[in-house]
Amino acid sequence: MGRTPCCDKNGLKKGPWTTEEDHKLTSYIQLHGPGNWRTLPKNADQQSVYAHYFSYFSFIVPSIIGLQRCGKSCRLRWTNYLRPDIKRGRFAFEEEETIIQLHSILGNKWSAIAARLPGRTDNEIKNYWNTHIRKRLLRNGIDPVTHAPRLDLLDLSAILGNALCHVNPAASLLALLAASSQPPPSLLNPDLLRVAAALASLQQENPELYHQQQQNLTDSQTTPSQLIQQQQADLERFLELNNNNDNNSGSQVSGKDNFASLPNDFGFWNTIPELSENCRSFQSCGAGLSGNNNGNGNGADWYQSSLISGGGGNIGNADSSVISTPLSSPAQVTPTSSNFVNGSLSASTTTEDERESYCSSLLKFEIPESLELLDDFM
DNA sequence: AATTTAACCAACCGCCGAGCG
DNA sequence: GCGCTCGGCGGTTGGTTAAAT
Repeated sequence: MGRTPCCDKNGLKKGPWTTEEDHKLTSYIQLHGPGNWRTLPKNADQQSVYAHYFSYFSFIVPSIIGLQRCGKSCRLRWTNYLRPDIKRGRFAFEEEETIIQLHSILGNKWSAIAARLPGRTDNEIKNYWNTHIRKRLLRNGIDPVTHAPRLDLLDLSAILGNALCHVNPAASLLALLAASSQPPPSLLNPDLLRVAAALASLQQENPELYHQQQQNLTDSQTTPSQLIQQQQADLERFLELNNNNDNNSGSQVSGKDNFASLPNDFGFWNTIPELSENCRSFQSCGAGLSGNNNGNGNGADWYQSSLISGGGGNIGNADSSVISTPLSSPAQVTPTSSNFVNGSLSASTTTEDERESYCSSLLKFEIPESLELLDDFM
């Protein structure tokens, strides 16, 4: 047969540990080392017998009077609380940064994350994630599971709605996309890109339908999210139509592949240097748009950079080859906070609110500035 | 001052892979 | 090889404290 049961659960204490119990457990582990959790409570109890008979040795053998705890409970208490190398207290900004980065790669592998954060336990990190980081990400429109921006929730909606009502919608969308600066293909919302591409092509190839679109866009009753849905529906129609045309003309390029050639369809593409560079980066992203949208790998890095180090929103950053910005890259960070030290926020002085406002500002992609540029162009 | 609500976090629960007998 | 437990892990709960009403 197998091993004997770990412990008889009857009569074992549960709930919060007392300082006395902590002392017993710590003393035992200091003498015998951690491990063998199954026999630990029993041994600790045996130890208490010796301590009772040889009370004058109590300075060597602590006065353990029995630990009515399951071995599992002892292990948990030791690993999560009593271990001497545990670092208690508030998480530093760098630690938080590391957690987010690792979580974007490893997911909820708390032990794996903890292994890379000396002095922090998986339980502590998990709790901190659930009570602080996760909530903040949600508030900032980031999906804490995929680490992908939730476009439907961003301030982008308002900006988009406003822009679409007053200027060329296709150009607005493209400016919006360009303004987000080197997003990796895996993190871009392909639907949004397709909407932009379709609107632009529509303008050229089907002015009537395009006019109809504009009418929809200027309808003040339409919310931005409805707008996108509408446009997606129209887009599907358009792509279908386009597909048919392609088939009829014998073209190898399907409607859904049109994005790859998108930049060439825009006269204004190269008139603004900053935009043109970003648009080229979008062109290079085109091939990836049909791929997965899971937000892992480089995508996570890019998002990470946007959230923590300020990689996003810099329209002047035109190197399309650099999709993933290294974490804490000072060159990418907008040093708006007085606490900004060496490319990162000062760990000791950064408050929760400051962190949040800092992250929030980074997540807004600095759209207004980009639109100003666009307005100048218009 | 009393009550309610929210936030925090230690501890428990249940599952799974590895290993023992 | 099988059945069983251990140890580790992630998810969840519930008690405590702080803040809001």
